[in-house]
Amino acid sequence: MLELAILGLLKEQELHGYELKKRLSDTLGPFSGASFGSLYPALRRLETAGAIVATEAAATERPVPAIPMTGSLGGELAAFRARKRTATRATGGRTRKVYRITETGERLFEELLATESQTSDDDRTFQLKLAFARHLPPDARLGLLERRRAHLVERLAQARASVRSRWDRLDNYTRSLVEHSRESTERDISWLDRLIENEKSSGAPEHVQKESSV
Amino acid sequence: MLELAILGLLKEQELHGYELKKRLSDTLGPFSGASFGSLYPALRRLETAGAIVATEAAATERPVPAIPMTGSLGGELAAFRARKRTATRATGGRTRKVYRITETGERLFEELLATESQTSDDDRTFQLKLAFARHLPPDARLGLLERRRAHLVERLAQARASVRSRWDRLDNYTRSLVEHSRESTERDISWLDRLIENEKSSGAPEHVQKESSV
DNA sequence: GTAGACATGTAACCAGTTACATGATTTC
DNA sequence: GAAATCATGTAACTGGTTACATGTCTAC
Repeated sequence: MLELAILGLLKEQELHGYELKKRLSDTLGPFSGASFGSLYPALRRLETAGAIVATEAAATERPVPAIPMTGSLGGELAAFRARKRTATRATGGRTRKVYRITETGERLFEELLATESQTSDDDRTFQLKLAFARHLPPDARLGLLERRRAHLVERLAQARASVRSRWDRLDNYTRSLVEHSRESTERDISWLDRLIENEKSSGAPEHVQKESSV
Repeated sequence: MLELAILGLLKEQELHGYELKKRLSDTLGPFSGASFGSLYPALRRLETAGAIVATEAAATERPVPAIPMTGSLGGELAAFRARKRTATRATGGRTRKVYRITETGERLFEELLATESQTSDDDRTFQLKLAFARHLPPDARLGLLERRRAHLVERLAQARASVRSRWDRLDNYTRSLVEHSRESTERDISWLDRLIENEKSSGAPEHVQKESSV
């Protein structure tokens, strides 16, 4: 799962571990918690698997992650200084290892993305996969959405069944919880319905959501 | 976490492992996935910790979950054989170990319930705790709700911040996902608000939800 | 006599966590 | 020279998972 996220990010841009961690933390929802302790081993696994290659950071080939020109004095000064010392190495710290995805990695990525993981923490997995859904061929994408929908419908049915039998024995907190969960799941389903419909109606998946209120 | 769930169920009624597993699977949401492979070791841990005690299933103290009596037990031979597995009728299977919560267990339960676990999978933990919230003193209960609310507000703020900076670089799938997540979180917050308000306004927490529409 | 529910348990594994160790570089 | 930030990495642990092993009892 972490592997998938890593490959997805590296697919867009080569990065070193530290930066990768930051991206994971504040871009992808399910990985706010990802830590170095899991990231570096994961990178190593991917490297030995031949999915990615590392190059010892040479400043010249540094992609420069689109620094927003704030126009602030400090920022520009820092940039100037950074350039100044950019002889062999770039900003800060120890030598970095910049990772790049390989052909093997691309294939692994697609495989992971298409795989039907029926692990219990499917929620996070789905979120992650949807975030990379643009890399999937349309039919696989549709499959992903529909499997997810089926999963939620199933969950709803089970919850309803198990609750029906003991509703009267539940305290108010549990009742409220159950009811709220049910509503959430129902909303998730109709959200998926919109996505699915949109997916079906257009070969070009522009403008995924029509609703954009609030 | 599993421990908490087990103690919570045993607090209400003594049960053996197999039954416990079933209850976990179809009563508590977050534990649909709980398996024997995790349950039995957990029971063992709790037992060695003195939080629960096991008694080899004796029929007399069995709560009997509505099983049709086959009535065929009678006679000395049958009684003799029965003695081996259980005093009278152990419906089905191998000898069971019925677990009962101890005083120590009760204390552990309360401690686990009150503990602020800041682990990353807080969602499930919260659900579980809320399901047992009736066992908490009112102030601790309020604390639980308010900590949860703060957590969600924080999450929302972070998401907003991280998205604002790169909204235009997100594809439609990710956008829809982000937007849907945001809405969900907002709904969760206002649900919590209702719970909190209710909690504050009444020492007796009857009728937790006013809304009960479909 | 065998299929299926009941019942308990172990072993190997997995994906992550925290805490720690190390070290370069910048900034005050 | 202390503190902060950047950067990589290891070790011990956690809380589960699946698959397997074993066994009893009921019903067909």
